[in-house]
This record gives sequence, structure tokens and C-alpha cells, in this order.
Amino acid sequence: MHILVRSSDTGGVLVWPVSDTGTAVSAPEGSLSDEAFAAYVRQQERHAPRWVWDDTATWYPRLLARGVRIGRCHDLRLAHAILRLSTLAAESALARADPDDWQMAAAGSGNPALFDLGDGRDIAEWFRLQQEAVAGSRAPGRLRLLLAAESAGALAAAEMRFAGLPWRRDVHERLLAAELGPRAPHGIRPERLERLAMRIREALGTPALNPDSPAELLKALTDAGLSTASTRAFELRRLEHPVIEPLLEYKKRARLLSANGWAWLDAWVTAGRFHPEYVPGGVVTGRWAAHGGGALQLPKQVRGAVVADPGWKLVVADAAQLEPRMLAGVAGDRAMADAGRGTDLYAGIVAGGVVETRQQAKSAMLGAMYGATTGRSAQVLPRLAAAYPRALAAVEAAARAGERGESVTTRLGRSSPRPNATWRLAQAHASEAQATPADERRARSQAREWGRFTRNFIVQGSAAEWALCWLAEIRNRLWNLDLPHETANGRSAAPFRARPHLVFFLHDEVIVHTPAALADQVADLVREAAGQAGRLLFGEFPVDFPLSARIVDDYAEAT
DNA sequence: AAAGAGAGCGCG
DNA sequence: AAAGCGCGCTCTCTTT
Repeated sequence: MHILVRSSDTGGVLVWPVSDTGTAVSAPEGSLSDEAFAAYVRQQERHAPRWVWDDTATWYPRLLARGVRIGRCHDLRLAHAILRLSTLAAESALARADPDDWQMAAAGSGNPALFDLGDGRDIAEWFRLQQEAVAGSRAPGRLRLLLAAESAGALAAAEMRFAGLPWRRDVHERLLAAELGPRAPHGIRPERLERLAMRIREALGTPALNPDSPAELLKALTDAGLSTASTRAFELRRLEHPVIEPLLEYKKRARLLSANGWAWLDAWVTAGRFHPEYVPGGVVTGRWAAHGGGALQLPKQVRGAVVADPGWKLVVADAAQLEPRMLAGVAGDRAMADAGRGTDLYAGIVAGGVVETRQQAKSAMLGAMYGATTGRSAQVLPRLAAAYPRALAAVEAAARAGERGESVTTRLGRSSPRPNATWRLAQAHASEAQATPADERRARSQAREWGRFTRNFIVQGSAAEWALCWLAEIRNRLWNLDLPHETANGRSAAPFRARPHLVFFLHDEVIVHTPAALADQVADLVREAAGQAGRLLFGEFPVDFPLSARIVDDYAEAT
């Protein structure tokens, strides 16, 4: 059973049950207040319906705030983005519709007028078209799984934002004081940082230098006789000069101050929790993005401030070498899957005699997935290609398709966007008679660039799908855990306060915050979920997805 | 005063 | 001369 949800013209909420194909089985209930809506949802959850709404990020927080957790949903906006592009559903009415028809819908927001598309089509029609696109596609099972996983991810994202990542302000502040000195007003350098700035100015003989200005700094370095094209730390490390050491120190600490300093703490941490906004589907490949607080870029430096509550633990798990394993699965490469069986995949490649060192195996694999053409990784690539021809053929085919301007598709059916008009024009122009060699060169370079994108897309995008399935499985299993002394009523009243729950997700890594007594059980469940995710994507094809799952008090311990 | 580009660096 | 993929955030500097 599906239950459609939308805003009414009067600002209330309309709900009405529909069949799986999108046909209404009863008339909408009268317009509900937020409170009544939450009560309705809580009551209907006993029948485990799938809630169908435009945008999980606008609907679900309103339920969570009232203590209501749901099991399943269908996020029309996220599904729309997938179905419009998927090559598997290219013949559907949805995919073939004029983009203008969907402009409003795709924009997404809580706007009640959103689905009044002007000619009688509304949210039910939108849902019906999506169901029809899936059912009539070349791989309904895969697309159905993808949409379910994408929507489950959106639920998990809202829940993680609601629950927040445990964050100890005092621990973070101690770290800042040690690295930077006492807190200074915004715009003033803290003491330890200013001292480093002074050492830099002295070493370069430039008393007025602002080391935060790349332009000034580059000029000062050049004037001091240092030859460098940029002020990037990576470049500076290769130079010999008294200024290098304090400069690198300065850069590291200045970064800490600006990205995760006191201002960050004030803005993002309240009541011992960091509440970032995750954006499911925010990356073309299907990975999540994040808004605010840089949730997906938390430096290792500050992870010690992520501390479990007293009596609780963090279960930190990440998938080992996810992307190359994904490639083995996507390509159906048995030899590569065998190399990764129950072990470090890169070590397995070495053990197979393909290359000599783990580092070689790793950079060759990354080179294959990213499209390296020069450097050390490109040198060992031929050996990889000889040992794992199917895997390498898969990424090569994806690259060639991209170079031709075609789209490529992940395991479950997310397709890459086509290159834009400028790109196409440049390609077309390059093959005309009056094209200059420069035109041809530029076109070729852009074609290769797009080819590197599509090459990586099938791997990164399929890995994102695995991760979504993993996350969804963890979410379900956590909710189904039988807790001692818990009544069904208590469970719904406080969705996460007393139960193990997800608090962080980072592409191939999750953190669960759990009562200490349940930590072992949670770690097992997280591992089982990984196995299940692998089976969902690849059936009986024997590719492993081993995890490192650690039970710790703080996040820094796990890395 | 605000918006945008570029540099740089954090994460996978 | 070109250069392995995908992001977000902050700062400086320029443009509007």
C-alpha cells in the first residue's frame, strides 16, 4: 500500500491511499493539521505503508520533530531525477516528456502549488508515471531497488540530521587552544598562528606579508629566490628554505581555524550534537553532498571531538577498497573478485603476482578507475589489464562512450548526464574542414576529460548504490533490534534517544551511536548488512565486501 | 555592498 | 603542454 502526501491549498496536509500503480483506492482525507498528520502517520505505520511525497527533506523533519519515525517512503523528486536520465527507462513517457513540463516539479520545495502542473496532472499522476516508467523499463527490479534505496537514504539523512553526531565542545576547544592559542575575535589571528606568521615574514624579509593571500605569498617566495608556480603545500614540500617549515605549519593551523575553528563550533554544534544537512543525490554520481558545516570533509584532526555519550559506544565501519570491488562486480570479473576474497584486495593483487607492491596495486587500480595516462600508475596498468581483462574492458568501454558523448549507466540504473551544448559544438566543429589544429586538440582534450568522468561514473555511481543499500539495511536492522525492557509504545515515542541509531555517513563509512551493551550486536548487524547489500547488487556473483567495524569511544580511535 | 572567480585544502 | 574521479568551504581579489 502506498499513501500519497501533499500540502493542501489551505496549508494543511492531504493524504490518500493508492494502489501500487498509482490508482487512488479512496478519496483524500480532509486537510490535516501537522499534529493530526503526525498522528495519522503513527497509526498507519502499523501497516508498513510506503509514503509517497515530493521531498523527504521537507516532510520527514516535521514528523521526526513530533516523535514519529517511518519505515519506507518514495521520494518523487529523487526518483524523478533518476528516471529522467536512466537509459533503462529511456522509452518511458516520463523520460520523453518535455523538460518544461517538469521544471517546477524538479525544482523541489514545500510549495503547495508544486504539483499543479496546469493540465490536471498532480502528485498522483506524477507517481503513476514513475511507476509506469519502472515497470516498463529494461530492468524493473534494479530500478525499483535503486529508487527504494535512494528514498531510504533520504530517510536516513533526515534521521541523522535530527539525531546529530555526538560532539564534545570541550574536547574540540582544548584542541583549538593547543594548536592556535586562546580564542581571538574573528578576523584577528590567535596568538600561536600570529607567531608563525611573524616567522614567515622574517624568513622572507617581508614585514607586511599576509600569508593568507596566495598572490602576496607567491610573490614573496619568488622574490626570495624560490622557484614555485603555486603556494600549494604539495609544491612547497619539495623546496629547501627556512620559510618552508613555519609556512607549512601555518597553513595547517590556519585551515583548522577557518574550517573547523570556534566559529564553526558556534554555528554547527548545539547541545553536544553536530547537525549537518545531508543532500542525498546531491552529486551526479549518486553520492550524497552536504550543506553547512562541511559534514563530508571533517578533518581527521578534529575527529577526537566525536565522542560517544557516557554508557554508549560508537560503531565505526567502513568498506575496504569499495570501488575496485565494485568494478569487479560491475564487470563480472571473477579474477578480480577472487583477488579480493576475504582480504585486502590490493594485497590479493600482489599475491597473484600481478605487481610487486601493495602501493603499485593501489595506484594502478586508482589509475584504471580515474583514467590516468601518465605517471607511475599508468606504467603498471598494462599488467593489471593482462590479469583482469574484463574489469579493464569495462572502464575502457565507459570512457569511450563518454568520449563519444553518450551516457553510461551504473549497476542499478543511474545514468550519467550528457555533455552540454558547448562540448558538442566543439566536437562537431573539430571535424569540419576549417578546424584548426588547436580546435582539434581542444576537442580531443575535452572528449578525454568527459571520458574520464564517465569511466569513473560507473564505478563511483555503483559504489554509491551499494552504500545506499548498506545504509538502508543497517537502518532497518537497527530498528528491528529487540531491546530489553522496551515497549512498542516507548519505541515510537522517542525514535532515537534510547536506541542504537545512525549518526554519520561518509560515502563508504558509517557511524552508529549505540548503548554499550548492544555494541557487539550492532557491529555484527552492520557486517551482515554489507553482505546483504552485495547480494542485492550482484546476486550470486561472488564478490566480497569486507568491512572494518570498530567499537570505540571516539572517532579518532577508529582512524 | 554584493556577487563571482580563483586558489587552496579538507574528505571519499 | 597537459595533467587520474567526485565534492564543499573559506579566503582573497576583482568585477558589478
